[in-house]
Amino acid sequence: MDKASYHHDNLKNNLIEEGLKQLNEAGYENFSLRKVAKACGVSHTAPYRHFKNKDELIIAITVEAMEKFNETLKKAALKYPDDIRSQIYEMGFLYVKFFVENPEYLQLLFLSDVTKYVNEEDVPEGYSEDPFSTFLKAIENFSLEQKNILHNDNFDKNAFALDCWSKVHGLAILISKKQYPYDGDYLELARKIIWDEHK
Amino acid sequence: MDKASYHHDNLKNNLIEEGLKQLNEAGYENFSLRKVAKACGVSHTAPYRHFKNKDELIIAITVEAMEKFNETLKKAALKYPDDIRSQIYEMGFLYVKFFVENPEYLQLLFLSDVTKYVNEEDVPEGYSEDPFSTFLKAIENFSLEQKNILHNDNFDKNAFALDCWSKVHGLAILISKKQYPYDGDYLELARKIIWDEHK
DNA sequence: ACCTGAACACCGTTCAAGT
DNA sequence: ACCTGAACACCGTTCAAGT
Repeated sequence: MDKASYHHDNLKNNLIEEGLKQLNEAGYENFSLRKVAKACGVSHTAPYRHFKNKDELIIAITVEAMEKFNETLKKAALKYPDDIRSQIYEMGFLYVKFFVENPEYLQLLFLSDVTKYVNEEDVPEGYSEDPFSTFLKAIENFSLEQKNILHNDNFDKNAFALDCWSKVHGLAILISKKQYPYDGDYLELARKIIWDEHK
Repeated sequence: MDKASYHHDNLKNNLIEEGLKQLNEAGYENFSLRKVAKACGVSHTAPYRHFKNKDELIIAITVEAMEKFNETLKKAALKYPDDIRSQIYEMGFLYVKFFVENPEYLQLLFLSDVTKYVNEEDVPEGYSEDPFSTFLKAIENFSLEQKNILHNDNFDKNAFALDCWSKVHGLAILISKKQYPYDGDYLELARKIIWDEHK
């Protein structure tokens, strides 16, 4: 008997990869464990050898997506190594660009069950670094610099961080889901807004 | 035979009301047409007399939610009748407050199928005025005023509108879903950010 | 007109049984 | 150890039949 056909040693990774593919194609609402199993050439109960249930598979896929997103964000520092202000602006732009180019990740990263764990202790295994911490850390560095420049006692770090984050988060969602009616180049508009060239 | 028990003349509205209730309690992902029908004391096929399918019921519920949201936004003008700047800020704050207080509406208003129709021609029946137009119109009025004040040729109406909208949209989602780690009063923080008192 | 019940094709999940 | 197939309790949807 062919070992590969029966034993299927890498099934766990196969399920994650195939699952991500199906999420891209069919969307979150049509995602089915049975379909993923079938696409992997395996019975519909086989996934239960590797995941406790459907949610655990989705979480594993989300962890993958988180890593991709994180890698994207980290490119911002490489582009402007000596300019912390440009770093944070570029990171904001990459944040938006990522979800415009991968709209299916929106649901996955913001609405799946993994997001529930982000600020909790029982983070699932394999969940090391998350992109939101990367982004918040960058904002923190920037806000410290801003505070020195501004010499302003009203400056509120939390408000500043949430302000930055809300803006790119909102941009990412509104543009990615095409909820703002606009004929021009969305990404160009987003860049303008992030770099504050419009007022 | 009791007419009410069999004939159930107001079933359509009953289904919408009960559906909204179940969305609040069980959440979007656990929403089931059969459960709604059962709660209305009717067979699981009865809803098909009034709605083409499950999506159509969700759309009807969404239209209800849209109207509530719209009414909320309109209160901003009443609070500051003579100050267009405060009107738009207050509207932004109410936008955030609405979703912080009704988190289950997030999914409904931004992710259900109705949002697909918002910018299309085949808007479902009963879908009259939408809150996003209300918000955009207010921003438009404000941006015209800003343009006069600023005398700035760089001023970009689209960028300004999307900037405002993204910020409150992002705030609403990050806060409502508790994705920004913060110990204090979220709504107070949101108010500060919207009224630009933090930098 | 309005509602029902059986039926169908799908789900997620469990479990005894096979290799 | 790893996978399967039958079984169960749920779905959404269709349709002939009942009042």
